[in-house]
Amino acid sequence: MADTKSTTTKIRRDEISNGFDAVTGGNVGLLRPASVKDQVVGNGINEEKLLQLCNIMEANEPDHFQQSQRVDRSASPTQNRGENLRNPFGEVGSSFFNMNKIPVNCQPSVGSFTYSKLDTSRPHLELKDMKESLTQPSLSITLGVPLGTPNFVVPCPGSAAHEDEKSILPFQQGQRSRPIFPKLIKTGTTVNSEARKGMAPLVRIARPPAEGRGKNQLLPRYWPRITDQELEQLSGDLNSTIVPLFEKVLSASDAGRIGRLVLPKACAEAYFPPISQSEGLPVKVQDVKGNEWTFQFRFWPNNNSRMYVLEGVTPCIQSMQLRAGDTGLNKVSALQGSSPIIDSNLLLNPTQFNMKILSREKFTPLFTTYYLRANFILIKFHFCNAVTFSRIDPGGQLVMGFRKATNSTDVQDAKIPTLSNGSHSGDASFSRVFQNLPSRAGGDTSLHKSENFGGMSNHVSGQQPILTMEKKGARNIGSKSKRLLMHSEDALELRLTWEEAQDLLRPPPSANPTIVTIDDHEFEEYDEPPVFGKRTIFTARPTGEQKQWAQCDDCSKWRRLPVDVLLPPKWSCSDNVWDLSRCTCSAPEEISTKEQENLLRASKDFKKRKIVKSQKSIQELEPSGLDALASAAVLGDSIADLQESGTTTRHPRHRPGCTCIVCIQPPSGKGKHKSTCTCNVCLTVKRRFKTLMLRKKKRQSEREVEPLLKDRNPQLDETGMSGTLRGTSLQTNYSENEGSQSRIKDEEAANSSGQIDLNCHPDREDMELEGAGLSTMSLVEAASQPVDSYSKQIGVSSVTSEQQSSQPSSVESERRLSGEVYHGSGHESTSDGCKEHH
DNA sequence: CTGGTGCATGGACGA
DNA sequence: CGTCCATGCACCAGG
Repeated sequence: MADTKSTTTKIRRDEISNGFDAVTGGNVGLLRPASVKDQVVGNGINEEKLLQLCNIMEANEPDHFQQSQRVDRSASPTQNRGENLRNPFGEVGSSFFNMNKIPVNCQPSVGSFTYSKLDTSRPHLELKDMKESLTQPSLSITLGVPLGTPNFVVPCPGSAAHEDEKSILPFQQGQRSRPIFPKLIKTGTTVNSEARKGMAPLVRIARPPAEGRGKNQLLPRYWPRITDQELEQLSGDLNSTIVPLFEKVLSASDAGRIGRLVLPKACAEAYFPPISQSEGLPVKVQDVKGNEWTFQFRFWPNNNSRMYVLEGVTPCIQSMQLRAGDTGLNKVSALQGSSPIIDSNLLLNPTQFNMKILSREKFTPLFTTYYLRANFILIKFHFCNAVTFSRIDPGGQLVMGFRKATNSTDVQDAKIPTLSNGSHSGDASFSRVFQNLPSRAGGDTSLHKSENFGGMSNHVSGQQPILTMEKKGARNIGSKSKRLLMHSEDALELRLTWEEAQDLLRPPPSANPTIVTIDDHEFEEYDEPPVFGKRTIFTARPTGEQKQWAQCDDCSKWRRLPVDVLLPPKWSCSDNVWDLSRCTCSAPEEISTKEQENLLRASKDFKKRKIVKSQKSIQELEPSGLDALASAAVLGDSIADLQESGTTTRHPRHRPGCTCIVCIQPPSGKGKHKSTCTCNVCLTVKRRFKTLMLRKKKRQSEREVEPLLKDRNPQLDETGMSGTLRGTSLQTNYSENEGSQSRIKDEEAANSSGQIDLNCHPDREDMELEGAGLSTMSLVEAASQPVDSYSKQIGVSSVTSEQQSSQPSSVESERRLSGEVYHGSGHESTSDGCKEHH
């Protein structure tokens, strides 16, 4: 029923829609994470995009409360310390890409402030609220926070008394909240109060419950979030008062088919009619569209307490198109060794994609944001769907709304006046990811106002990407945690935006990761938020000597910098304190013309590739979010190849459940196919093998020649890479894997031969040969015989000689082969191939 | 056998 | 350490 689509588009996208159907002014407690710390404008980046990115970042910060506790540590540009990776081969690369080994801080640099309207009607509550608000952590606002970023923590007194009314009519109460919400700035920290005031209406506020009851005062997590603007508009439209009561993030159980919505005890006792019998009472609730639902409000005895639930909510939940707002990282573990994506959920294979947890922000059990790094990609997961309960006064009608995680950019934009400010925190970029979602479960990313309830606003059910994980401490959260599931749509969004993040992210000032184990896979988790800085380019020589190059914003000259330097968003020659002889724009460039060209070309290629990727991403959204996600997860290689290869007839990634000939075969498919078999599968395997051999050969030859080339020209052009590939290489400038370069080249070689290989492990140089699990007889055979022998057998003779010399072992190669086939991007046989074997 | 109901359990979180 | 609550599961009723 409550179809989000039907609602009108909301003005502010950054806001998290709130689910108040009803209107009224209630108290206001606003929470806004201001997350900007180190904003930087990369030289090759579109400033507008950056702005958007930054804005988004801020906008997305959903939660808040706990987040605010964190102190902004990355605000200072000086903190930026990039660990630059070295590029042994002297390739040009964006510094950003070096992140692979860089400890990136991802702590939410955001400081959040909440402000709420003061309601004198309940002084006692105010005091309490105030107290709590003040104790809320959200003080830190980063330097880069744009004015107007409303991160105020202001005590919000409950606006209406509730207890009394409870006994009378459920939800009925005579108190109204004031239409005007004076906001208090909790802390004056670097915040422009004036600006904030102006922004306030646009900010989604976590409002302390209107009628918080003393001891049972609701936890911040249950505070409804609604913007002042919304409240004002709603109240005005309805000519009544809407009292936001509480909000609850849907759990899997809540959104499941059981039809039971667990109500927080405090909320149930505060806003629902008192019940003494377990059976409870039927409660009528109106949804945002005006539909009336009757739920059974009851409780179960539980540990000498009560567990309150609303029964029969399934129809309503479904009508609002809500679904559990949590995500499941546990899925990740399930992916290990298999496709990075499973089902409709976004799953990243930490092993294959080198996904690491960079940091985590915890807000509530279901509001935890995890920053993950999959190769070059930094991903922020934050999903949250919530239902909100409000009361319309007079009358006490209970209204159930929903809020889907959405981010508004408008507010954000306003907040971020300029990039020059520098220091936007990394999360901004992450948040950006979510901005581009084409559509959410609810179908809307904006708040709608006027359609429901005669122009009442509503809510939004929010679904935000969230990866919840557990605490630090190296605990195995894999299969136990069910909160890390990311929907493919959200993943798609990531895909559309990861590039921006790439350009901006910088190593954190300092980072000592905590190791978190997820199903036996260790993830590095950082407490620090990512830092953004000016994009630079790194070059390195075989000797290990690295150079970092940055372009002056004023004169566009390239200046060499220490490799461990992180630049602010705006940087010019005058800021070049490392080379006083070139600290003015008039100073000649140190870099040679040719080198400069190479740098520029590399940069250009990269950008070009990004554009292509973006376009492709959009096109691919429809068909499969899974692949998109995979692409997003695999930077540099898979994605680039995928997108630039155009459509192919290749088999989609193999996933659990795939019934193609490859997947259905047992690991030891020996005997299924003869060596002379010419079925698609076998042909594919052969082709793959050939590709591998070619790569191997290529790599070897390159290794031999590289030193020489490096000395002459840091560019990779000489290696015969295509522009596109060069772009890829830029991204794959890992520092942690010395062999990455070789790998890249191998892949390039494969690509150049018409083969697209998405199976290469992004991080491991010898990935090609390290697959796990075999699926075809060909592979098995390969494992049991000398490589050259196999090559001959399958008709790959051209590479025989090389493989022998480079082949670590036949078994190893076998494993690799199998791995690749399994992940199958190169497996072109689709239905036909399968049929052949059936 | 399936689905609904009520309760129990244990992890997560707050005090 | 106590409380909350998400979820699992046993039990029961109906088909």
